Parts: sequence; C-alpha cells; structure tokens
Amino acid sequence: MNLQRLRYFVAVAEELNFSRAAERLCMAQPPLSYQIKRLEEELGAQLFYRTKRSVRLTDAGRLLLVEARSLLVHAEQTASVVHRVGQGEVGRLAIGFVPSAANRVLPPILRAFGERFPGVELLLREVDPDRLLRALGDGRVDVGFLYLPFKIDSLESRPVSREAFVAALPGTHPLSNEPRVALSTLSGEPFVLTPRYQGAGLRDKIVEHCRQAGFEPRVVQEAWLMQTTVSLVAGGIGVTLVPASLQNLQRAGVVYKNVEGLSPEIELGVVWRRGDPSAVLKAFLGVVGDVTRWGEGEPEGEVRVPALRGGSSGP
Amino acid sequence: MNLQRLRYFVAVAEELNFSRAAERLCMAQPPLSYQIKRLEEELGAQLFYRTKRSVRLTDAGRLLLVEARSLLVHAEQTASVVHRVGQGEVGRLAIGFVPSAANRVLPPILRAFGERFPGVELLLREVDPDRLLRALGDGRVDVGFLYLPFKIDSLESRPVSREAFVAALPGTHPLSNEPRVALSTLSGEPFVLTPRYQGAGLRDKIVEHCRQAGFEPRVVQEAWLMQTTVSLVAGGIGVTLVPASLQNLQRAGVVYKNVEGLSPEIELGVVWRRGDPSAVLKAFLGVVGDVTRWGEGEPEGEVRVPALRGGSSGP
DNA sequence: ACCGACTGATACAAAGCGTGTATAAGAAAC
DNA sequence: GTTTCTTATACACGCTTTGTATCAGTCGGT
Repeated sequence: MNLQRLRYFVAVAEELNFSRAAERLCMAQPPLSYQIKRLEEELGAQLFYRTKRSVRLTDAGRLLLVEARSLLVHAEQTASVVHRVGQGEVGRLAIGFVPSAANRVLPPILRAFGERFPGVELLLREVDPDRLLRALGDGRVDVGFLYLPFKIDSLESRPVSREAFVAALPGTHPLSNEPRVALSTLSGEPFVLTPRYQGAGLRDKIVEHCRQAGFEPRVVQEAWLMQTTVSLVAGGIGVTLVPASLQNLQRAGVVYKNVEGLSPEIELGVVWRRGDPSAVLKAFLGVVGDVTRWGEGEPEGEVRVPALRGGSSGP
Repeated sequence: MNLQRLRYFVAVAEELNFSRAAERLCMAQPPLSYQIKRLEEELGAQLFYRTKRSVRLTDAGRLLLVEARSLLVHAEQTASVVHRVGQGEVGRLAIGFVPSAANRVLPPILRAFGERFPGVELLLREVDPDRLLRALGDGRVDVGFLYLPFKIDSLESRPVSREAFVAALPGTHPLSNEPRVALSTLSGEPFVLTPRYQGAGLRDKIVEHCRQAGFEPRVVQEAWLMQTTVSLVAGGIGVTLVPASLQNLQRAGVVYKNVEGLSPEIELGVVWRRGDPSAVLKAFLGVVGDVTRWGEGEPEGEVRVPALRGGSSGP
C-alpha cells in the first residue's frame, strides 16, 4: 500500500467526484481514476460504486476512508515530530554541573535555551567534578559544566567563562586593609582548598600559581564546596584562592582581594562525550556558543566574570 | 512520506547494517542507502549515525522506528480488513423474513452462510410482508424472504423454494377421510385467509386458484400468521389453503389434504434492493444460490418442500 | 425526443523515481 | 601493510506515475 494512493482515495471519497478530487489534488483526472483502480486491485476490494454519473462509497471504502485518514494523520504527525526531534526541538537533556557553575554561567544559558527550545526537557544535576566526569563518560549526563582542564580523552570541551582568582582572607588578617595582595605574601599562610579531584583543574591551577610565586601552599583543611572553604576562611582557619565570581558570596569575616599580576586563568568549560552529539546536544551547544560568543576570539560578554572592581581585565 | 521507505528504514534500524538489511529486503545495498538518505532528507532529520564501519540510531531514528512499526502494522491490518470487507467476509447483514420462511427455508441458508462467512454479523427480523418490503425499500433490511410475487420495481428477487398448497380442514369435516380433495369441493366452505398485503403473493395465489376452480372464496376471518389461520381451522371456523411446509405444524383438530391437480405454485423468494449489492449481500446471495441450487433449472434439493406424501411432485 | 453538458474510463506518450551493477573510499582486523 | 568489511557514489535501465487526447454513457433542458 502507498500513502500517496491513500491521499488520492481520501480526496475522491470526500468529494465523491473524480474530477473535483483531481482538481483538489492538483492533478489530471485520468491518472486519479487509474490510481484508485490500482488501489482497488491491490486491496482486492471494490471501494466505490461508480456509475457514469455518480460515485458512492462501498462498505469497504467507508472503512478505508476512516483508516486512511487515521494513517495519514499518524504519518504526518510522525514526520513532524521526527523532524523536530532531529532538529533538537524536542527531547531531553541531562545537564550536570559543579555548584559554582550555578552562580553566573548556567542561568543565562538555561534561559536562552529554554526560550529557543521550549520542547526540550532539562534534567539538572549538581554534582562534584569526579561524579560529573563519570556520569558524562557513561552517558548518564549529556553535558556538564566544570573547571578545565581535565584528563579524559573521550570527553570534549569548550571554555565558557574565564575568571581571575581572588584571595579570600579572614577579616582579621593583617593584609585585609591592602587594596590588593601579592601571592608571595601568602607563602606562610595556612591554606584551605578543595580536594584534588581527578578532573578538576581548579585545585591544580591554584597550586601551580603558588609554585610560580615561589612556595608550596600548606593545606591545613580541605572542603569540596568552595562556599565551605570560604566559611572556613571566615572562621580564621586559613586563606584561599577562589574564582572571582565567588565574591558574590559575601560572608561576614571574609575579605576578597585582587591578586597582583594574576591574569584571568581559571576556565569553566562545557563538556560532552566525544563522538556524534545528539540533535538536542548540538542545539544546546549551539546556544552555549551563542550566549558565550565563542568564536569571537576571547570569550567575553554576558557570562564573562570580571575580577573585583574591574581588576585586571579590559583593554 | 512513503510506506516502502519506512519498511526499508525499519529493516536497517533492526539490522543496524545496510548490507544485511538489503539482503533481508531482497534488494541491493546501494539503493537501500539511497532510500534511507532520501528519507532523512525528506524528514529533515538524521536517522542514523554512520561511520564507514558502523550504524547507530539517532534519537529521531529511535522515535521513527517505533512510529514506523506502528504505521506499517496499521497499514497492513487496514489492507487486510478492507480486503475482507470487500469480499463480504466481514460485515453486517440485516435479514428480514416472514414467519413461514423460518420453517424450512431459512435454517439451511443461515447455517451455510455462517460456516462460510463467520465474520458477518447477522441481524434477523421476523416481520409481516408489508413492513418487510418497506424495510427493504429504505435499506433498514438488506435482504428478505417472502412469498412472490410482489409489485415493487426497485426490488429484485429470486425464487428460493416452490411448494404446493395443501388444504387444511377441521378434523370434523366430512372430507377429512378422503385421501385428497378437489378444490371445487371447497367452494361452499367458509375460508380463513391471511390479509391481502400489498406485496404478499400468497393470498392472491389462493384466491386465483379458487377462481380457476370456479368459485370465489368466502372469507369469514383473516389472520396474518398462517399458524393462526390453522388454529382457526382447528376451531372449526372454516377451511384454508396453506403451503405444504405448514404441515409440520401438526395441530389437534386439523387435517391436511393434498389438493387434486394443484401443481406446486407458491414461491418463496429472496428479495433485495436493486442496484449495487454490498459485498456481504453478494456473498449472502451466493450462498443462497448454492444452497437452493438455482441455476440447475427447477429449484430442488434441500429446501425443496414436497407436498404431503410425495403428492404431486416427481418426474 | 433530441442535443449538449458533465463525468468517468481508456489509450498512449513522456517524465520521474526506484533499483541494479560497478566501483570508490574509509575503517578495522590480521 | 594488506585484506576484508561496510557504506557511499555514479550511471543506466525499467517500471510507475502522470499528462494529453479522446471515448462512452447519463442526465437535464428545450
């Protein structure tokens, strides 16, 4: 059977007139008569009672009319929804992110994506970097946001925001009155840092900076949430370095200081499994690209996170 | 969209291998690749992730696989049921009949039809001839059984059984000891007859016979059911003529007598509306024809109703 | 009762689409 | 590195579909 023939049949059955049906179908009448005849032969059933003057449906024809309409509608809807799924307009996307991504990076992306692709169901999971990388690896999460770099070849990533580090000091610290601090002045301080996750570039970046400043940070306490490290700083346990966007976490007993000569160095990235991205994922990555304007050279704009008081950025 | 392409797609989606799918479809691999590509273009969606070495379904493909299977099954079932309806294998048939038809004519026909066409729902209505003809005329009944002839041009008929009349006399009647009676000997008797329906040939046939025998029957009572006329005869109200098959209505106080020189003359017929018979009706008429063996010249066989004691029939 | 208009069927030709064959191109396996 | 496996491309052939021209039968009007 053939959907085209069914369309023809429905037209004839509705018009009960081959000429008018042919007109409606934008075709000549003889081929229409021929196709209906073919359909009847194919089905082994008479569909119309024809006289030279009038056309009526048989029982078989009446039945086929109902079924054909249903089939055609089903086919059309299928084509439409398959198309939309193919374009990423409809679907489901599991997004994983480290808590800090929820601060400034994720909201504008989710807003833009939700507007452009309202048919996509988003599943959001806030997890630590290790779990996130594992979830990305085995497909439980389609796309993730975490600090770069990481060391898993099967994943691909693009930077989404680049920030400077700022130093977080207890309010009682002798340096808390300075406008900015040099990293080397913190060489003797006790440090509070996040643990060294397999994939999280954050901790490594901090340690690397300290080494470049000529010292190995003495870590007296670890806490996986940066908010917690800041709380510990507030409690006078030590000092730490955090991405500039953490400054919006204003906490009594903590002061943030730009770090002298420290250019924006820590990148938060969007990460996905290498290979054939799904249409929804492609669509999402497209929106991420638009929002963060990657491709215009250095990322900047909405999710660009400036250092404290416009510190070290800007032309 | 195109059901053939969907079949191809399902094969590829199930095999996840173009060559094997092509083999299963009994076709060459290149046209299959081409058709899948066409389908993807038509739907505006990628259906497979292809490498030079492997094939995987996309989300859109997974969705289409489900829908395509459903569409194909639906199409196939539609074709099948339309075919069967077209052959009269499935459907509904309203059969009307006068009560006497239920005696010997209808049962073998219904049995044969039910065996051959178990999918057809039969609606049986026992009505008087006038209602039956009206119901046939306006389509409430598809086919009817009643005594011929009738006078409605829009209906068509074939005789189904031909019977002789027998005389029904009260057991107390002086002629009840004779082996047979001549019609003329009943000329003075009071008659009990069925009413003169518009279409019922029965009453007219009886009156005509009487006239040929030289008298006008004196009707003292009418009753539309022939069983009732026989009851009235049993009650001594009068005499009557009934089709031979009515003899199986053995009732105390009534004797049946063959009528001298009266050949089988009353025909019960199958009647339907002229024009295009439905497939079910065609099928039914075919069975009626088979069962009554019309076309073998004179009707005889199963529904042939012989006169009493083999009376006036036979070669 | 005849004529014209309407409608569906048939005949034939052209175009488009589907399918087969031959072959290329790329990836995995040995 | 060579072989094998698998999909994609190129091209040709044939069937199916479609259009044009025309016929045949029926209905309505004069």
